Amino acid sequence: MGTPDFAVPSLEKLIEEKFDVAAVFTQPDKPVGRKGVLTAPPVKTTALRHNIEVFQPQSLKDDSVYDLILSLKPELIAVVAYGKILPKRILEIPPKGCINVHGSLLPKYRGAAPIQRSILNGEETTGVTTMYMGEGLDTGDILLKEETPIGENETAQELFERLSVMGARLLVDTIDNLDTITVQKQDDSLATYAHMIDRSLCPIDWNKSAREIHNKVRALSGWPVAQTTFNGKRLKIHSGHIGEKTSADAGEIIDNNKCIKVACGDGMSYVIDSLQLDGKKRMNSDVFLLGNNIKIGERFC
RNA sequence: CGCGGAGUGGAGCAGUUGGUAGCUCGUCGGGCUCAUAACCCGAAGGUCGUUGGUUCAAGUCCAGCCUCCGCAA
Repeated sequence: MGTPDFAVPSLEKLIEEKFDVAAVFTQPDKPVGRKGVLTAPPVKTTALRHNIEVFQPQSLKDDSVYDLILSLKPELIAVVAYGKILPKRILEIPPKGCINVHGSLLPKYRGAAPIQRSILNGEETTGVTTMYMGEGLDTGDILLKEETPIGENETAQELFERLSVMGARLLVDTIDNLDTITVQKQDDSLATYAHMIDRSLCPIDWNKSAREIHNKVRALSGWPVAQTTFNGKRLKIHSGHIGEKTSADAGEIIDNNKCIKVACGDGMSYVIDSLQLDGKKRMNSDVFLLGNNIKIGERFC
């Protein structure tokens, strides 16, 4: 069971390692984009490509879904970013249990957006965890963990991709060694919760430190993307890096030669590498500067 | 028919009240220099998304279509 890109490597790995995947459960197709085209989630596309039967129940609470899963006689259920809560009676179906892959080092960053939240908070390391699923949200007993450092300029998108591959490996590793792994209870006192990411986090406050701004840009990369305002238009900041010291006021542009440097609140500058003006395509800042006359001293807000 | 922005030489943009298409960068040639992503000189390259209409004349006005992007879902 899984839905987004993050879950795809796990599914592919299971198939590759010759596990007998009886069926795939994923979220129903959803309307996407301006025209609301009904789009299949990545996991569905992947499953169909391997001729695996796909189910997309609206809810897992119905008896029909319960009966369906029961009839599949799963030995084990692997869940990666499915996006739905599994009722207790379904969790109890597979004799070897339900195993979940989570994009953080539990018990830290339980919940919906562990990867973005880790970056947003400036964490230097993160990882993936496999665990048995219990009734609580990401509170089950831990099976395996793998740690990895977060790169100085690594974006959420990049980290997503890395962790999804790590997670796939760890999942297979976990299943292969299920009998010998000693489970470990989570220490609830160390638990933190990674709340959902939404657009309200987008605006950049240039009075913040360059580090905090950098964390925000990285954490929101891909979606919903950090943004600022320039000449009354929305300006998305896709990527950048921390610059050097400056004495200019926060939000002021201090360099426009092949790059855009903005002063931040802590006396450091932030160098914008890739950005996107409202209604335009994403582009690197040197390209952006070819056609947009930005002067030193102008400011973002 | 949810709202809005945009499609102009390889890239990013400008193009005023309709009258032979410009800027920055890149490319090619030449020069300067120990040297250069720096500087100087020169050149190539555009049926202005598409179709039709108005007009003596349309990138510039009107209508339809296609594509891209942001917001909202």
